[in-house]
Amino acid sequence: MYTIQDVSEKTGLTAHTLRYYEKEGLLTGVERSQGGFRQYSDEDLERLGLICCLKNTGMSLHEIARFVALTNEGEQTLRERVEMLREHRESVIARMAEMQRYLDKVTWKLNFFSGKLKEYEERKGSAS
Amino acid sequence: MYTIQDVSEKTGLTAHTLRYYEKEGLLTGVERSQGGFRQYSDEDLERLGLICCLKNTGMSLHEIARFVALTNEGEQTLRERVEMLREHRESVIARMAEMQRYLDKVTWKLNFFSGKLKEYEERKGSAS
DNA sequence: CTAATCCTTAAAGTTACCTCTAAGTCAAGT
DNA sequence: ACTTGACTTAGAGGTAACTTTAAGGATTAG
Repeated sequence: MYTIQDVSEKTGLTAHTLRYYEKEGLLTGVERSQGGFRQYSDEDLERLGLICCLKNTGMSLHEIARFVALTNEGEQTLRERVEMLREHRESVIARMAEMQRYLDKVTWKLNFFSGKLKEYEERKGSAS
Repeated sequence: MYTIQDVSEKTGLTAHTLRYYEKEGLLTGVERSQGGFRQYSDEDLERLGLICCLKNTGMSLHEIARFVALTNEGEQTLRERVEMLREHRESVIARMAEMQRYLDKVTWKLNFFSGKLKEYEERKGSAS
């Protein structure tokens, strides 16, 4: 069992953010102590791992909340969840391919400017 | 020479956004007709291409504006600009690698849920 | 000539994702 | 016991990158 601070340190999310995620329906059903303190289990951490994973690949919190809600409805939503993940995966792959094309252009520009810089410095060097 | 609408269609940015970018110092020095209408040249389009490229790889408009300002200062800022591009390129590469790791996890989860789905459907199929 | 397009400023609104504050109470670890 | 950390609600504040609105006037292409 972990306190909110433990989880904050493990994940890099602030305690504020963790409560916020809970409020938004991202990480649901976290246990509480008698006093009302959140007690995160390893299973919670794993679920949070998937949440972060989806978030970091660009899924909106809203969509993640939808995925979580489906999960909470049980087995009969498996098909829909698989479909969501599949689509998300495709979109990530597409985005990465696009990114690669942009990166190639940045690289090209960088080389271009590097060439100009070299030329400029030689010009300056020989002039001194 | 292109009107703002032409450029909007070519780039997918709205005319509003183009004016906004100009105001923010991203695309500077666009020619005007006697009447004050913007007249974009091919060179403007090329500069805009680089701007979009940087933006689409995650550089903030603020940083792009800084890059553009340096460009406008001329050759003596070449070193700094090359440095900016180099750093940006590194960060994009790092982000893509991170993304790939997250994507692998999504793929893993997808396979896991696919398996569960298959099992579930067989169970349901045999029960009917 | 006329319809469609463009110009301006200034500011308010939007979406996403937090981030922080306040005020007051309560719990846990040493 | 005491200090540190956790709890609540509710709402304000913040940033990035737009997006829209309004109002009125000027320009341009056919």
